[in-house]
Amino acid sequence: MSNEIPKVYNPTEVEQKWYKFWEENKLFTPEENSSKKPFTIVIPPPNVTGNLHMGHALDNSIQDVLIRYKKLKGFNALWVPGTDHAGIATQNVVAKALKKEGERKEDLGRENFVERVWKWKEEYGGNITRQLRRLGASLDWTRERFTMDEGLSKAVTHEFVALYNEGLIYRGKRLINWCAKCGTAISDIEVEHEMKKGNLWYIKYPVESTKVSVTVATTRPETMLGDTAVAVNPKDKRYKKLIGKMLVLPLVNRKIPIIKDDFVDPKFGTGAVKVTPAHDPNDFEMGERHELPRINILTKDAKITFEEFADEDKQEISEIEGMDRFKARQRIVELLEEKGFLEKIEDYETSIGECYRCKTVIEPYLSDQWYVKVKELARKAIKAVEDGKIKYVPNRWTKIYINWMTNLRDWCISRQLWWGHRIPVWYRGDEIYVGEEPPKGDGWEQDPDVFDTWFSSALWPFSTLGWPEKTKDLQTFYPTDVLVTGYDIITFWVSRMIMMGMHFMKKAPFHTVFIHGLVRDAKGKKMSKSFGNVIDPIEIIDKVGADALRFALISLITGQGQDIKLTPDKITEARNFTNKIWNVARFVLMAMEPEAKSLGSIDPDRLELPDKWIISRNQNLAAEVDKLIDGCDFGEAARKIYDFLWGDFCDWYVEISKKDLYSEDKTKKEKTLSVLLYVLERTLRVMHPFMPFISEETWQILTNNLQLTTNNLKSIILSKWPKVDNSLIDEKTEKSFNLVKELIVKIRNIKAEMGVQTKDIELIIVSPKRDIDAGAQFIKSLAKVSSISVQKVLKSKPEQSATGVVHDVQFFIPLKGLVDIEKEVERLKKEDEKIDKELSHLNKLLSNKNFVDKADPVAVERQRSRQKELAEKKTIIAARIKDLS
RNA sequence: GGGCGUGUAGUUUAGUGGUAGAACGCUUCCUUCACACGGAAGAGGUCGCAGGUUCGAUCCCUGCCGCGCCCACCA
Repeated sequence: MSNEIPKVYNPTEVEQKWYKFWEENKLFTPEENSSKKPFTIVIPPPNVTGNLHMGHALDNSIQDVLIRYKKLKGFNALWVPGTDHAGIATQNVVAKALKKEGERKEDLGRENFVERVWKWKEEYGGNITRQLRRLGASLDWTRERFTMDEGLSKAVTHEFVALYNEGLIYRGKRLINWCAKCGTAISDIEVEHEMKKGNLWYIKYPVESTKVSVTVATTRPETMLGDTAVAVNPKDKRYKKLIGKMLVLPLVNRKIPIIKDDFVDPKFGTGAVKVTPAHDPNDFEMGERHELPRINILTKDAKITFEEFADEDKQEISEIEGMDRFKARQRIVELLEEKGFLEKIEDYETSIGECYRCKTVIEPYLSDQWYVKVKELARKAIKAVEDGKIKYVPNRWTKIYINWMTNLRDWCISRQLWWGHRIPVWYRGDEIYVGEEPPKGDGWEQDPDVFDTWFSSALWPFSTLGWPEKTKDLQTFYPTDVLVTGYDIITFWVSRMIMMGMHFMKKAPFHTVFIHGLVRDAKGKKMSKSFGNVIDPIEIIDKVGADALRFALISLITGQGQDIKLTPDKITEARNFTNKIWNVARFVLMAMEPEAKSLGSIDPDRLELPDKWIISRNQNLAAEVDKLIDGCDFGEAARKIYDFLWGDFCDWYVEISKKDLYSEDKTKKEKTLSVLLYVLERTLRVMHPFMPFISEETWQILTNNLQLTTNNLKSIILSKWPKVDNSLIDEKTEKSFNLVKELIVKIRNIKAEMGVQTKDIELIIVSPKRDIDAGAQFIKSLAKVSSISVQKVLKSKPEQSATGVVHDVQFFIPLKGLVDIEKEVERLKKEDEKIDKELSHLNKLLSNKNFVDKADPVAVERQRSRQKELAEKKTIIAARIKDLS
């Protein structure tokens, strides 16, 4: 049978087979009425129209590790899947697609358009969930949710109405961030600021009925059309006399006052600021303080409008009306220059706000919007973290979170979109109705706006479990346990979940927030379509399998949550690792054939040094990985598994085992085989959360061969995390075997340096203090020597030989005619030099009274024994050099 | 302007108060019956710079320099 198993692991078939098996047998669905402790994670819902990118791959791999691990540890684990309707993003995607077909959403009308989005969702919404399956994510698909589901929509409506009734929601006409391309308001945090090169234009505003003028500096000259004042600092002597005087706004000829306000920095520009209350947040506030009129100059698609202008103000500039904002800027500057109002232009770098979705420059824009009062909500959300009810991992995010939450401003939750949860507010004349059900009676019209997507995602940890109904799931699985996400959406999402969770559920939605880094390209750049540096996870899965991708990503996670630079090298390394796993399983399987199909458990009495060593190492592995996952140190856990499987198990134990496996001694063969099997099987279970497919496949093959098959459903998912038997962890054994390892390496080293290839070597080992008989036979096979004689005291000094010293053990490799004595002396002298260097350092250290008295006694002892060892080593080498020369 | 992170072999990086580990690449050898997506051996590091704490610092503290990120209403 083993001959049929290919040498190179082929993940594609294996992965499809097992995912289907798991899902069909509902292995991802928690037990009902279970007495087991629940463990819950809700997936950060990807956009329903989205595709799996590397960020998702990392994020969900981590969550899958946790869920599979907890399941093995005996928890009733639930991982809730779902997708987000993603208001702006989805609406834009569909509108774009329509455009390609020559249709415009405005022509379709709201109802038809929304219907088209639903259709789109039906068609492509399965994309991302299919891709999550390819990743191996053990999501309970029987509980899949969508933020626009009936239940979740009800939850959002309930949320709004409840907050409204508590007085935590209000409507106000304020300056919001307007994206002209998306045609909607967006919240403060949806604006991305970037420093861009621009200009500072200096414009002269003539003082009424005089020949003097006041010069103002601006980065957005077109906004002068909406100026209703010029402000100066009250203490600014230059302008003291002018305060209260009127200016004539160039081109427009509107009369505007010079006002005083502390906001103005006399040192910046000319110390005089044009005030445009309808188009700048600071000016808006100044406008409020001085009761200035607010004149809007832009339409919703960012074209100049004179709608709010007095007739006489339009005359000189009629050509500007209807012009795009940037064109208008250009033209206005030209006009100002022509008419002598432009004093100068300077280069100036300034931060420009852009829409995080479409990168369009944001306009501060005056409009009616719904807001959530966040102060009280934020206070509770901060307290939850300060009280330790929620812990950020790594901890540094705690400070950042608190700092951000402390300075939070009210949250604008209405969006001028068609795709989303419609705001449950109706108007009839001056009447307003807010309720979960539409009002009775005629003439009511619903608010046309929808909610910010994050207003619904804020409820995700409990709305997915049935809230506001008191469902069994909600009782069982809320609060959830760990939230796993990248730091880019702490503000958008995590903080809002905490606010709403604390407010509505009175309980933190999760006790731990694990924040990981972002996946970047080889140069550390963000992966994005426009850079062309995107690595598609599905393509990688097609090529090397989900296990390799998952392992590559997870093993790159660091304790501090650094961003991850993903390179093809790393993926290849992980691919090679899966192949290694595959082959070592093949090796064990082949060794089991044909007769050894009924292996019992290991017999402690028959174990030899390497057996005890690998078993001890394996116990340590299970214990360490256990601890590391619990501490959210997933990267270190993965690396530990790699080192054990490859470094300890394959490189050493498997190599050593070959001697027994190919020997005639049946007892020995069975003993070694049972150890191989014991260690491998346990390792597969430790590995399973990280690499679910290959662990299941190999585990199934191995256990099938043991003929343990019962009629019951069998899967590694249903097995248990390996029990750690502390009596099998043996430091002494590990030390003894390490000596053997070091001796083998040293012998190989000398052989390689001497250019010796023959195996016909009669090795002499001199070990005055330690008994290394237990290891001698392994040295023989792995270092490739024909015989070994172990002596307590050297009987006769071999002349033609190379010498090695490991700790206090000396060995001779007699090689008549092969060893060049001069060369050997030189080699030994070099080693001696090295020892001298270290010894002098140690001598200095140990003769230092301060060190001996103050340092940790354990550390002192360690240095002492090292010193002793080196001294002995030096004696041996010196004696040998003397002998030879 | 404030805050955070980071600077370790040619490259990508772990990590620790007691003279540094890995992977890739490189050199030499091995097509030995698990694996050439492999095995063996090796070269390669004053752990950004300058101070301080300490018996001792790559690790702790301070400053500086470089890189990255987040937050902030300066026209």
